[in-house]
Amino acid sequence: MKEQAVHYKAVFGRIPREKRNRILSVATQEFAEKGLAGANINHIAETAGVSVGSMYKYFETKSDLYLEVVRRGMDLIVSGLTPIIDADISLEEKIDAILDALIRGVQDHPEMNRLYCRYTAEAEGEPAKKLSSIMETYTATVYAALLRQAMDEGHIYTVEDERFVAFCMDNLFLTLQFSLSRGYWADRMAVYLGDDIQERTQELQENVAAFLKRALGLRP
Amino acid sequence: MKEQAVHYKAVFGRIPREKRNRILSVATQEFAEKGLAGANINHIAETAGVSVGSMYKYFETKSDLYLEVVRRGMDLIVSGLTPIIDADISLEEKIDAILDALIRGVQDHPEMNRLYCRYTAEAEGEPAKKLSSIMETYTATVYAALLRQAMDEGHIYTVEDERFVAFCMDNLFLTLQFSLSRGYWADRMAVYLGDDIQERTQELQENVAAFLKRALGLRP
Amino acid sequence: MKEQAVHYKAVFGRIPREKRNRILSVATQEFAEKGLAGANINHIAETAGVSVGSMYKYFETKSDLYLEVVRRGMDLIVSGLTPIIDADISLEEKIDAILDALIRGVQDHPEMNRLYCRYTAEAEGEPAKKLSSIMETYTATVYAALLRQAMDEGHIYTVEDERFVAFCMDNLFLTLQFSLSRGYWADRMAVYLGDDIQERTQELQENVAAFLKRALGLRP
Amino acid sequence: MKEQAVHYKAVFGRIPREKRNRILSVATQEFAEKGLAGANINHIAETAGVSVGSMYKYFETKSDLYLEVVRRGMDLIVSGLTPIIDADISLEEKIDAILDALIRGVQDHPEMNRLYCRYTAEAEGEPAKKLSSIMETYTATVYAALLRQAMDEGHIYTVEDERFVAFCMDNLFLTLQFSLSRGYWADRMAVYLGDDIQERTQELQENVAAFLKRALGLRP
DNA sequence: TATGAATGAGTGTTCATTCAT
DNA sequence: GATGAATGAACACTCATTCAT
Repeated sequence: MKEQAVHYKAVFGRIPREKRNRILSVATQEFAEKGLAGANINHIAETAGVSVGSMYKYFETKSDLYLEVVRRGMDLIVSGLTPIIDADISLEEKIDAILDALIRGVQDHPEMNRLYCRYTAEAEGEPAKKLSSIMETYTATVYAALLRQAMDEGHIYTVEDERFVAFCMDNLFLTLQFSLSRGYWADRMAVYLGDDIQERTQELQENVAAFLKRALGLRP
Repeated sequence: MKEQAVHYKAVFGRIPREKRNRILSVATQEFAEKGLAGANINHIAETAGVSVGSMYKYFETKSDLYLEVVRRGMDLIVSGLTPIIDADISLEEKIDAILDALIRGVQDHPEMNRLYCRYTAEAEGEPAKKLSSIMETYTATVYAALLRQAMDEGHIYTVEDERFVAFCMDNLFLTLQFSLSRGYWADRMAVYLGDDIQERTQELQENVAAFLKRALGLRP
Repeated sequence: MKEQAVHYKAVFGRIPREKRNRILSVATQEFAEKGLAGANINHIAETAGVSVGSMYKYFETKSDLYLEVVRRGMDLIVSGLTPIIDADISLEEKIDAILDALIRGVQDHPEMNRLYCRYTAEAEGEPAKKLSSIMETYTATVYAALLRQAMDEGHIYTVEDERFVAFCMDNLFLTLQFSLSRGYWADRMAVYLGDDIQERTQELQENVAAFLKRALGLRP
Repeated sequence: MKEQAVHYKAVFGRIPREKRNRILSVATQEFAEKGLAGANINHIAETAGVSVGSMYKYFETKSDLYLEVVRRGMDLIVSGLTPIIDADISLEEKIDAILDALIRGVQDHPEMNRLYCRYTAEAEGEPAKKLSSIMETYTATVYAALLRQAMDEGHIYTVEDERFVAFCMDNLFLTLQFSLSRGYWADRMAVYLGDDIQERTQELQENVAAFLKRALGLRP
């Protein structure tokens, strides 16, 4: 993954880590709940116990704060993925590990997940587009490479262009991730799988894994 | 699908169809681009060539206009799906037809699609939640029924709970739909499949269909 | 009392009495509750079961409706007073009768009373000033005449200019009237005389009468 | 008089006294002239040379500004009354002093007086009721006490419940106060006492005092 | 004459951003 | 560097009034 430009001013990099995290955490919360347009920077400042003036010393605009916060979320996801991808285990094990990580990620950082979901819908037209594909460029590449290798080694039957397969696989990951938040995606999943599905993540994970493995043509 | 309550006042039902469509179309555009919080009802009114006062004679609040416009979009999607579901063709043919309809739908009503995408991210907390699952209740039911029948008739190998399979299948449909818009989802797809992917819908459709059919264990 | 110009258009005089009363009654209610600025003519029309268009056929402006409604209220009060003033009874009896009429008036037409109270505070600057002194010109004249006569006949000791006495007397009447409504005046009276004072009108009347009679120097 | 909660935000307490007074003065003017519903906060801000944004930093809502301004007026009246009530002079002298203070008060702060008048009519239903009886609780108590003492000491003949007497006395004060403003009350007084009555306050005061003292049974 | 849809100026309130201290 | 008061454009929503039918 190529290094991504940050969206804060130099000063922000110099303030105490604790304060920095407090600000970003509050902002994540607010943006996740209200979206870019609906969020209130004065409210974020107040909740984080920082003056508005300072906020504008740290970030050029509200959009920049938004971008920074989304970028952090993506970084977090990617950094959770990297060790799994690089591990010396089979594709099947990797898939299970990715699903594991994904579900745990949602449980550990629910607001980041909701923010990410927001972002995917808002990125259009908003000054946010810049961020697109930070993460995707990574996943697209490594997923495709994983699959290519598995094909070459004969672990999966699939014969088509591995990039399409990678795309579909990530689609399943992403929708699972979003469905584990609150809001529309969660409601929708509840319609499919029952109101208590959020408490049956084990079962959910197994079924998605089975579906995916069949689609990949993974030899059992 | 149970009949859904509308979100407009009686007067709106009595104005010329042409005017009604103009308003809804402009509103769809605005909401798709800016979201609920970012949209400007005065601007919608002006663009649609209607006075603000009239807008508020037609809709109680901005939210109601939003809801109505989303509801229309969902209706449209569902009504495109119904004949396919009910047709006397094989599951495999239905899947192809659904993908066909979905891709055509996006091309015919790009803004509705983008609005739907927005809505799935905003529905949380916003007064919009009410709408959730209009459509999903339909698709969840019929997809599961389709799969159940195909299993019973031995057309597909799959043995798990058909609701999980239906959920994954719809996830693939939904992500494909969103990816065919502009914005984040489109950019992301371009990272996976190349910048020209929007012009290679045929290839895209075939690959997704292949992935899905394998996942279902559809006998060729 | 000189004939007062009405504030409605000719048409209003020709519609059915029942409809006319309905409109005026609803308007009285609304103006009493919200004042001139706060009242909503569309709301009045709707509640009265009349179209807005018609309202503007009947009255030039909202102000005119307000004025008309206030004028009616004043007429009502004056017409309740006239027979008492003209009756062939002593001053003392007249005072008792006036207090009687006043209290009964408030009980029979509470909204009119509240409207009148509103009007006395709003009449300034508002286009309402025109009405001032319809009633006062009447009461000022007759009260002064009553007192003059009583003085001349030796029923009361008072020696000052009877007009000041009439003024003070009417002040007591007016404040009693307003205090028998809801709102500030009523709350204020409750502070003075207890929360249940509205149910002890007999006692209230007697005490005010006693106070007044002493002020007049009425021989017992 | 128990301490009354203020209706402004903390910031308002910190701005320069000059600015604070300017805002309150302009607001008093506007509310006195237009009432709560008719007043325009943007206009108040502009006239006071303050931004709208600031106004809303100082006061939560328009209603709060209104309440604060009324509260100030009441405070002012009460604080003018206190030294008179507490003075070591006879009841008769107190009455004269109160009338003096009242007339001077109206002349010094005409808008406050008009505002108070407005308030007594609007307090109903409006979110203003909370304020009712700040002042009345004070006057009701002290007037009654004054009269009680005068009765006990044999300075006045009156034998009824002193609270009714206090009520009637305050009614005379209040109506005199309102009549010395412009608007309906003033017009009404002019009808009783002549168009030049506002310039004959001496005469007015004497006559009202005489009326009142007779009503109290004050021994000359 | 009655209707009620249409208008659009106006108003309370919010909030991103600036800047003096 | 930090603060937080100040700004004013913007926006949701209202309502007196008009006018075509």
